[in-house]
Amino acid sequence: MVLKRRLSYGSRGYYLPPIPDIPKPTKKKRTARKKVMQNPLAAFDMLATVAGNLLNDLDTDVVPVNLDGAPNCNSTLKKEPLDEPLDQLKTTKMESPDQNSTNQSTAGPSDLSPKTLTDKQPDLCTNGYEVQFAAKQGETDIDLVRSISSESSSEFSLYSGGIGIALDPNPSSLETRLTVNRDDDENTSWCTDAVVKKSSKRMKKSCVDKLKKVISRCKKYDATAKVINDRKRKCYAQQMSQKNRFKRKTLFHCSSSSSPNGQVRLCIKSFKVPELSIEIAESASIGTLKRTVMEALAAVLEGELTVGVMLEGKKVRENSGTLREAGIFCDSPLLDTVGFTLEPEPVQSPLMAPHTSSDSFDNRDAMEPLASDMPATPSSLEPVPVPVPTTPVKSHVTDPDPVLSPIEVSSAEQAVPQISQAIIPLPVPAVKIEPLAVVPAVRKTRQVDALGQRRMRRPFSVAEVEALVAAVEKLGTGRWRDVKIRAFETAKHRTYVDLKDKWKTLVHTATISPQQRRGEPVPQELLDRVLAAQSYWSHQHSKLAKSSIGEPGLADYDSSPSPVKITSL
DNA sequence: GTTAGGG
DNA sequence: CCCTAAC
Repeated sequence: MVLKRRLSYGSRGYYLPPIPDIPKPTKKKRTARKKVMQNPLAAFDMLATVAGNLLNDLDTDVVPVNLDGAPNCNSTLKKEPLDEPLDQLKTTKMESPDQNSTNQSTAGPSDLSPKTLTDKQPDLCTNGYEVQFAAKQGETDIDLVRSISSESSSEFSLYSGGIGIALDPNPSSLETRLTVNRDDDENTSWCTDAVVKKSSKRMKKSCVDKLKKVISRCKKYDATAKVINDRKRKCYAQQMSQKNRFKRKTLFHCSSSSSPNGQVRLCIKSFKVPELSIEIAESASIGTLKRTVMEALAAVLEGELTVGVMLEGKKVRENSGTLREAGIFCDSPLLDTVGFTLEPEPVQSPLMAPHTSSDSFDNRDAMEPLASDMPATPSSLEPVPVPVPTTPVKSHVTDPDPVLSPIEVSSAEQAVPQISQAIIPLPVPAVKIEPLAVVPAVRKTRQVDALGQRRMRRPFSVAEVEALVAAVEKLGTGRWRDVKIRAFETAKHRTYVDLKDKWKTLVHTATISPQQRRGEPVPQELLDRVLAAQSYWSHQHSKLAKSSIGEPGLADYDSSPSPVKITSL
């Protein structure tokens, strides 16, 4: 999978394409649609892109990617004469970051083995969750593990297994590798060499879809989205010019395997993502929690991100200085303290838009959720006020400071080792502290809350079936909205899609033998009517299909008639 | 926003 | 029920 990336440069960092463009298959038929796998590693690649950019940024002139010995480094990379010195970087392994004093984290061994990434260990950070990105045997899912240091069961450490990047050229690694490839047409391009093998296709697709959906949904309310996009466009030109240079450097670099000096190798095993704050019902399932986190993550990734470089727990703001000057060089004692962060642009994103809504996620009667009564709106995404370390998970956060710069926040919370193979225990209550986005997670009782927990199963009663059949007999199939209005107007939990689905199952039920039927038995009489109506309307539809005239929906037959009437048509 | 169908 | 292409 090779994705062309836009290497955008911002004065302060790199902009990530929100999500790789996923070409939608042109719509054609409504039937037999084949769901084309749509880049299941989208998120993954996105991060890989960051990594690529990041590495590129370590030195404005040199791409410190040491692919020596990496089997993934195409031989085609050996060309490209070097036109600039690369002495700023030394080849060296990135040791595990030293845990900063401010962070109770325990320095982990500089283990670069794949195992490190595959092990599900909680990543901690004092400010909330730290999501470690890693490819775990192809799983693209968010797993949850309890914090080992937990004092309360409510504390979790999130671990994202699957969305990951690792710059480990180790051929035996299970990690997804970031490699530099070159093809004749596109020259060099970053690509992720997914080592991921047997992965849950469905899972990956699901995650990607979720991300897309979330992003899509977020944008819907994003009043500033356009602005952001425009910015992206603007910097695109820069990207291109930069990209060329980038490529050249990259090529050169790979070819200069004989000149290990002046290079420093940084293995980015994980990125600390901005704090994610979520609210979720205690009764929510773990699966819901996962989805929620995924949403929060997607929301964050959706915005403009820049990579921040941390050194000794402090943010390195200077972009022009060399790595060496900054203290990042082979054998540097500071090497262990290098860290990276993904930071949102200081631009106010929709997710951070100030909002005063409050009780948008209160629990409601699960039995009568009112889909129309509290639709999910951007208001659900609230910024959280600053430092409220003790804020319980479920507490509501309101009136955040919209002006608060994420960057500032980020710098304030220094000392958090960003690149880390060590798993740091999460010492604070799971949530809170300036999240970039608060994702409502109390879906249990919400009927129409996309991405939320699956709706409660509510089998149709015979009475409902009766009403449905009657309505369909009258209105026909294909007018589910009308059916809904006609027979289920007050049944908030029955959407027209539900009715359509129910009809489908009724038809099926009526077709199979009684022994095969399950659930509350539906009177045969009703099933007969179902078949009759189905047959009738099928004919009607086929008729109309031929002579595309007349108003199908307006025709109907008496609901009481025997199947005989149908046959007469 | 609706429909139609596959999952 | 969910998901989503196609309208």
